[in-house]
Amino acid sequence: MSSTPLDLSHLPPTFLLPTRLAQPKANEISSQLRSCKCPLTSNPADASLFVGDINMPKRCEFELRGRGLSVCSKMAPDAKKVRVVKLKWFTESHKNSKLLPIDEYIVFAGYVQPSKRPSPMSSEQSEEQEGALEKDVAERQLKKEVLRRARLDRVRDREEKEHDTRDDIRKLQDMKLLYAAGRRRRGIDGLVAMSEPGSENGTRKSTPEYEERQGEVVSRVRPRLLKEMPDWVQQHNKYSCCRPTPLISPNAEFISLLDTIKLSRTLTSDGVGIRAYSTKIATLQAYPYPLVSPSEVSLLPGCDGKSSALFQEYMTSPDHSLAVVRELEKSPSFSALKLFSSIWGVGPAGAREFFYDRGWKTLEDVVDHGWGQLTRAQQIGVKYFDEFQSPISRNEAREIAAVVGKAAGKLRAGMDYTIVGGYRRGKMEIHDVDIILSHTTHTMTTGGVVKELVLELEASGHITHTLHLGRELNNTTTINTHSYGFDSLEKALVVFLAPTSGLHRRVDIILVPPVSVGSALLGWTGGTTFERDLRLWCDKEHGWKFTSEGVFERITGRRVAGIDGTWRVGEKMVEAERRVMEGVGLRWLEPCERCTG
DNA sequence: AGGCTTTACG
DNA sequence: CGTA
DNA sequence: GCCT
Repeated sequence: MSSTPLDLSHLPPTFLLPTRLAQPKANEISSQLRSCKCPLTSNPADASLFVGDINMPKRCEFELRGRGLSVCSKMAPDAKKVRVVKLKWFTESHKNSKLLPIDEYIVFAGYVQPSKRPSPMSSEQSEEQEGALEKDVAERQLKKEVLRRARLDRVRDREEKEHDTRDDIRKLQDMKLLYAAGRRRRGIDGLVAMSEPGSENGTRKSTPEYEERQGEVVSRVRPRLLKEMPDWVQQHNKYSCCRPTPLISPNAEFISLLDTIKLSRTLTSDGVGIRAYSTKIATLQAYPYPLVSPSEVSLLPGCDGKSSALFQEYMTSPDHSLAVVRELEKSPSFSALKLFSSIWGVGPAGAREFFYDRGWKTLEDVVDHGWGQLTRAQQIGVKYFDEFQSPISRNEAREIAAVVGKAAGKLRAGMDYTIVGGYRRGKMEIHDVDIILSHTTHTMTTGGVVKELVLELEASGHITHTLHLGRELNNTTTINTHSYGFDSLEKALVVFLAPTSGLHRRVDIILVPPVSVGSALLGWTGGTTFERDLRLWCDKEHGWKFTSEGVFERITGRRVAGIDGTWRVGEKMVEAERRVMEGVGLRWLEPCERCTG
């Protein structure tokens, strides 16, 4: 195996970090290092190079501090430079008997103050640490906390569930009935299902229901008449905020193909393409009948030549697919960009950089070759990649929100919350939990409540990371005369350790003053295209600016008189939302009717 | 031909 | 740039 | 890519 043994005698004093190594393994590596003439030391204070099975700079700091070294990233007068290299550097080098470039395996570089007192664990560890010890403490606290609150939580949970059943589920079932009615008109699904059994030769030149004529497939069922279509089709109203858009669609299969195309536009940062596909997807999602013909598609707002051509291809292709989508799905670049951009903190530009500039193809590549260059948020995104991908059930969302709500209630009596986002739209699985907190008394929402809340939940072990803490609400801001600026709502983006599943979850906590509750609910429930069109509608129809803080006149910047989204005592938050929606001239749409994607 | 939601914060 |  |  060792043809030309490695020579590590040129290394500075080196310390082997035993982290994550079983004792026999540690001994084995230690002896291998020695046989390569590596100047090993048993005293970390003497070392300036550390070898360890560690991939995260933060973790390096923690390990070094745990050995009595006060680490900092900045150069100091008589500080000693230290580096931590991945164990992989040595094991790979040793395996191949060839010294790999150490610089590519450095996971941490910093400076160490000559320590006065080698305390085994400095008590001052401000940043979050990933150490096993701290984790134990956190978990123990967590268990205690969970037990202590179990009873109260059940009460709130039951309330939430009742609410869930009453509003969301009932509504969803109504939608299903609507579609059952629509399906009776027989769309493409029924037709093709009928034509398939028996047509062995595959080349489906003609079926009882379709025939090809001058390059256009024509349905033999009576085409749906315009006057039989929803009013928003007849009026060619393109605003998705003006019509109900349910979660389920009879055209889901076709929509999902368009979704893939939209994703490809997103990954190339093609703003126009994104816009176009978002619009047509929202339209199709709102259309309650199974599409039958391309000409039917082109009647829909936001759908024209391209849309109907795609539908034609979809409809006539033997397996109901699209060539562009097939190409995308077998494309290595598409797969890689899709993977990378699904990391929290990595967008299209970052994904392209990873793939095209750095040549990475897998998450492994990112961890092994680029960890040190990731932003803090991206490191968290990678670290919890699997957990953030795994879907959050409605129960788990309620459970998380209950913990947050309870803690908020302890800080400010009377604080209440609503889960918004995909949860509120009725999705069965979501990828983060958005929580709006508010109080009917304005002053109860000011003074840095979110920061307090986050500290509290960190202390209880529920929040493990804080990705963003928005600035606190200005309690001098006058409610009626000033435009509130913009996204002035106080919010926190955190990583939350969910009690039951034990998984790390992305949670957004938004603190809203009562005057903004209506608009905040409307603004944070989504979906994305609904929000886009809502803003467009307010602007084009009234010259108003819609924000989560309220509705303002573009010219004066003042709150629009007559739209009162204030949450009042004795009222449900949703009533404030209803006033805003109707105030801007839109008919009320339930949250589960805003599933525009 | 020009427009397409919005913008502070890290 | 990426996020809400 | 679709609308005005």
